[in-house]
Amino acid sequence: MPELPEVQTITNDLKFKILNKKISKVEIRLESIVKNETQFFKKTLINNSFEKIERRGKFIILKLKNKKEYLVIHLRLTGQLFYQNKNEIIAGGHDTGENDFNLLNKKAHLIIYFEDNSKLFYNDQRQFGFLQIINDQELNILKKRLGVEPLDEKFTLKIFQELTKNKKTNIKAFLLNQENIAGIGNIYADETLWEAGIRPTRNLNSLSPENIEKVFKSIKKILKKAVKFRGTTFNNYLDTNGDKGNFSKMLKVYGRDGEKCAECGSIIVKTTVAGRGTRYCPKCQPDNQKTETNPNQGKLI
DNA sequence: CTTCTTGTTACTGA
DNA sequence: ATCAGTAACAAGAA
Repeated sequence: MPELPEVQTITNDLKFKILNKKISKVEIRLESIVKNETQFFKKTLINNSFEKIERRGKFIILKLKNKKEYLVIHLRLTGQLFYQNKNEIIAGGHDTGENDFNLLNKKAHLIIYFEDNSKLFYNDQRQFGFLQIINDQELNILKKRLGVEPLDEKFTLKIFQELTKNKKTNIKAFLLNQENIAGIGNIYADETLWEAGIRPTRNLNSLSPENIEKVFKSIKKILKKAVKFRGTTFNNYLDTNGDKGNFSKMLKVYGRDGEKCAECGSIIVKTTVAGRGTRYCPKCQPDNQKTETNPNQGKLI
């Protein structure tokens, strides 16, 4: 599941791979993943180039040079972007033993060709992701609907305290809501709350100021670390080179239900919170506010 | 075969 | 206004 660290990794890589390269051709094989009318989409891109690439929440925003328009990409659950420079072999699909490029070419739902013969492939197993050309106004609406950027310096403890004040939802649902903080998904919500020693079911109004501060610090710490390790590959995620994210090895609870907690050896539990599969350590993430029983408290790994 | 999974939105009911 | 819960979307894995 591409979340902030994965989308950031892709964005960073695209910056030095496709920036300012002239687009020569756009091939759409699955029309449903393009939100615009096909001809408009192609016409806007061809002979144009991307002059700025940024991430906002889980969106990749590519600013077009010739017009005041933007290509926005959301990968949702299983969207993948692969870049191929001329005829180089892409890493993904090692295990198949097949020619990786042929495989990619076969599976791609959309291909952007650049004038220097490099290509950008979009592939989406579940087909929930999308690409869309939008204008300035629509971009502003999109950005306004998203909450604060968690790795931005402007996201301070004070802002977090205000955000969480007077809210009655549980902490996990709060973290997943993109209108509060943009970019956290199921993996990093669970990992953040383990790091903070807070059970995902805890209601915001039951958290002490110390709890709030711990969650705040954990958000920054986990996301920064995950970006550094180029994201998490759990099922499907691969970067633009076709390589896996290395944060997978650092996961403490996500996908580790039934295994031992790295901190205390208790068995990691899986439940449903906010309609999502949720893993936590029953001992390190206690059910109540007695944080002094939490071995993680005050400690950052 | 059915059920589950996942991000996001839309909708319902409290 | 707020919040919880659920259906919908698609397709593969269990």
